[in-house]
Amino acid sequence: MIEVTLKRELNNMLSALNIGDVPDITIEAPRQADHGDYATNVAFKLAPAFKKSPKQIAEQLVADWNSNYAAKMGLQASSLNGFINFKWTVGALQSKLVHFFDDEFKYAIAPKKILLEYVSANPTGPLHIGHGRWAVLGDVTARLLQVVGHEVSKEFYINDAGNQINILYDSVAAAREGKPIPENGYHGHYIKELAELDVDPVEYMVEHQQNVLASIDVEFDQWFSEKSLYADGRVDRGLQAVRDSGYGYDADGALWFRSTDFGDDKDRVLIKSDGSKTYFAVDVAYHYDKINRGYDKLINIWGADHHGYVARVKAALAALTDKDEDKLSIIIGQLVSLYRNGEQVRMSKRTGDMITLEDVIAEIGGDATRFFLIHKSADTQLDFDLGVATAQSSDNPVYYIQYGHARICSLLAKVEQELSIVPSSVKMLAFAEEIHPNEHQLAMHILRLPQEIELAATQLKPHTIANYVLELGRYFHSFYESCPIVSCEHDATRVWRIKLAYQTREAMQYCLSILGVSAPERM
RNA sequence: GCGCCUGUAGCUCAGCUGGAUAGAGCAACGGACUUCUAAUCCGUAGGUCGUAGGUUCGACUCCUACCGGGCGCACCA
Repeated sequence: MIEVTLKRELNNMLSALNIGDVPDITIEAPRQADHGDYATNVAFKLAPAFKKSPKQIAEQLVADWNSNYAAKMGLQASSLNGFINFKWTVGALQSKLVHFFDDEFKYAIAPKKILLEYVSANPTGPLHIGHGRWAVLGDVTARLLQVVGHEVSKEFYINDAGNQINILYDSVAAAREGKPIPENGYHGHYIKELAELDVDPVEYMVEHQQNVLASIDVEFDQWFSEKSLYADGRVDRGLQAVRDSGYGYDADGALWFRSTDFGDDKDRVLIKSDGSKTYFAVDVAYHYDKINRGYDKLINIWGADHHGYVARVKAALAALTDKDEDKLSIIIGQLVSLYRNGEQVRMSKRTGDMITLEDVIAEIGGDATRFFLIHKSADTQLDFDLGVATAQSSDNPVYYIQYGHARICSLLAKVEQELSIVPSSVKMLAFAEEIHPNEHQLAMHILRLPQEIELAATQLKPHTIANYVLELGRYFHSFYESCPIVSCEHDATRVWRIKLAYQTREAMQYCLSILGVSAPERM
């Protein structure tokens, strides 16, 4: 990765100058593009120890870099306000870009076996848009983690035991017998539909959820049944593990877990005084089972309506793993509000029930559904406007990106047809002295891709990829408008631009496949 | 009352784990199609980063308090 190489060379230079390793050196994009392509804060970090201004230090380091390292790296240094900026020589930038996808990216990440659990909706009703968000969040996160080298197992936990399930059975049974649905039962329109089918309601709902998720390419490696934990005694083994850990105790006729030892607000009941188990008890057993399956890392994605549950489950994991606080990460996805042309919608016109994920997919399509649900940080509540998502216009970011991709495809096809140049294998004729600012901007953005991916993966922030590819599209469209290709009369420039367009498409496809959004060749 | 998330342009949001003059899109206004897809591009305008303190050479970013929004606080699942 270029940023890593640059940092290494910078450290080489510092040790050659008898300055030890400086921690916290950052290599980042300068705020303004005309400052350079990379910037470092190293002079600020050295200033206190050397009792000199960052400006002075930066100037000295720049001089040393330019005489000893600049030519080798193809990066010319300059300093401004204490920052050291590096700028590609045009030839080096072109050469780097042209060979950028020759080898697979190498990420400085130790591969792990990861279990990613997400959605895990109760099979007592249809999926809603929030489930869609956890689904896309989980699916993209999984793809991202796989791309950087982890082994990821995707799991859906089916809550097919317990009270809610009984209530579902009771509700459907009542509907089948023509009796009124119990007060505390499920009243949605889907209950009537279930009643008319000769099916097991739970099995049917699970299958239905699977189909809806599969329709937007959200697939799982395991569908883990809660019931199966009871069937072969794993619930009891999990509870025994809590007792063995020393964090279980009996009081008031119940079995408690001392979660307050791990920062929870209060201790939690595992076995109630009537002898039945709490939902939490089963969840502890489930997570105990996950540990025993030999994963290095567990990640759960939950909706914000479950965040009150985080502390106790993390506490249980800590108790069962000898205080390994990092074993489990829980990502909380904030809730989604649906709008249509600025007005909030809650009900489906078709059924009169809540708008389901299936409704949304049917209305706006899989690509738009995935993109809209992934392109904002999971930490913020999402306002999802169905009107915008359907609009086939510039305010729709999905079409904007896909249009960019289609444009490249048709452009490259034209190049091949009219100029008899094969974009995938054409060789550069010469490196240039100067390139158009839009070419530079686009090329730089592509070179930043691996770092973007690594950051998104390590910080578990998949939405940054959506923003990256959106910006990539923007830079491409600008380049496209300002830099003619087919009609370009300068051969070397033309070949370079063909290469640039080709590499842009590579980068787009790389990102879109992580996002699970299609890359159409024609629109 | 306590906990988690959140407050950035009229609207929806970025802001790369403390760096340079805070950025996009939409909406508004003005331009560009006989020329590689105008589902596009170029330009103008738009800001006390909720408020007040603090830490720092440097704060949208970290800390404290307060204000506003969302969600959650069961021997329910």
